[in-house]
Amino acid sequence: MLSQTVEYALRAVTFMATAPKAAHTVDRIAEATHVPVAYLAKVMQQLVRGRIVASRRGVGGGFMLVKQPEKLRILEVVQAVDPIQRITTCPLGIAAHGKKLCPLHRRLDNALAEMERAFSASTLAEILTEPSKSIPLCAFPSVPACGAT
Amino acid sequence: MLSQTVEYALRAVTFMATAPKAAHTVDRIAEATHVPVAYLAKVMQQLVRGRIVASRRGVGGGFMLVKQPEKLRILEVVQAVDPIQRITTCPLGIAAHGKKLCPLHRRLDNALAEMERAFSASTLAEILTEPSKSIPLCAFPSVPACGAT
DNA sequence: CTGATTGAGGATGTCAATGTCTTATTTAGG
DNA sequence: CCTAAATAAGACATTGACATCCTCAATCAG
Repeated sequence: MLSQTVEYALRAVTFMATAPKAAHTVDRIAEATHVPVAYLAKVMQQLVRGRIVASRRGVGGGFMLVKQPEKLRILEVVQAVDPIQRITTCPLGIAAHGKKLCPLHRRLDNALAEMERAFSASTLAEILTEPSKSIPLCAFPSVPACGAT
Repeated sequence: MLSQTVEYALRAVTFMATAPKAAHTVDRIAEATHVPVAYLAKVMQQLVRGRIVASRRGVGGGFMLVKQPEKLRILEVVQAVDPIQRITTCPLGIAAHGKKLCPLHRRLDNALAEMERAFSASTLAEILTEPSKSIPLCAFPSVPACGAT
């Protein structure tokens, strides 16, 4: 239902939100979030193209959040990396109904709308500050591995 | 977001619900719903294994709904064909939190729960009887093609 | 029994998502 | 200017979703 890419992107962004002003290298993010580093590099490029993060090459470089965590919603990250495709026209043949979806597809689109709503309900800052027994991404930035090793 | 297989399965079941007591052949369903017949045959087998429809071979055979359309919910069809994978444990490393999801994954799982809720909200019968300008699946069973030809 | 009809199942092909690797390109600092 | 550090970009596997085709098995009419 949710792609790996979305999962990885959200882990990365959540990690970066713990130090919003700092530049984070791919290796550091990958280590902290347990994402294959080579693939994460691809995902980060998608986030750059989606204007979620900015990149800077060379020594001292890395990736930085473009927005404050208080302003960044889960939905924006999802849309940058694996957009939710809303149903706007009847998937069957010609759009003979114009903009009206049939009862079936209206319900499917409603479910997608619910997803969007759920994803836009929280900001990254809320995720990090929520009182909880479980720290986001298990334990970081102090502990690199979550129970591993 | 929603797989083709789910879309196809829902079209097929919706079509069958227009004549719940009849046996429908793959060819008839495929023609009415504009789904590739060879692939639809595979999807129908998944629906059989999921106890959504029953099959009968030979002359006069085909597929029949197991439940009344009034008792059959969209969610059941979805789960039979492409189950919604809820997040029950932290996808990162060891489940050091036990059953507690971190704030990030709790929100992702909440979004999935919203999907389930949306999909279980309607029965097939409600889809077919809903007053609407747009007939489900465009125009059937009378017209085989929706605007095509 | 025989043949036509219809679903079941396996083999195969295509393509996008996922994942790895290697080679540029940019940047800071000595 | 040169070098080490870091991302960018592309080529290259691998896997699963989507799709097709062919053969086998079951069922029914005659």
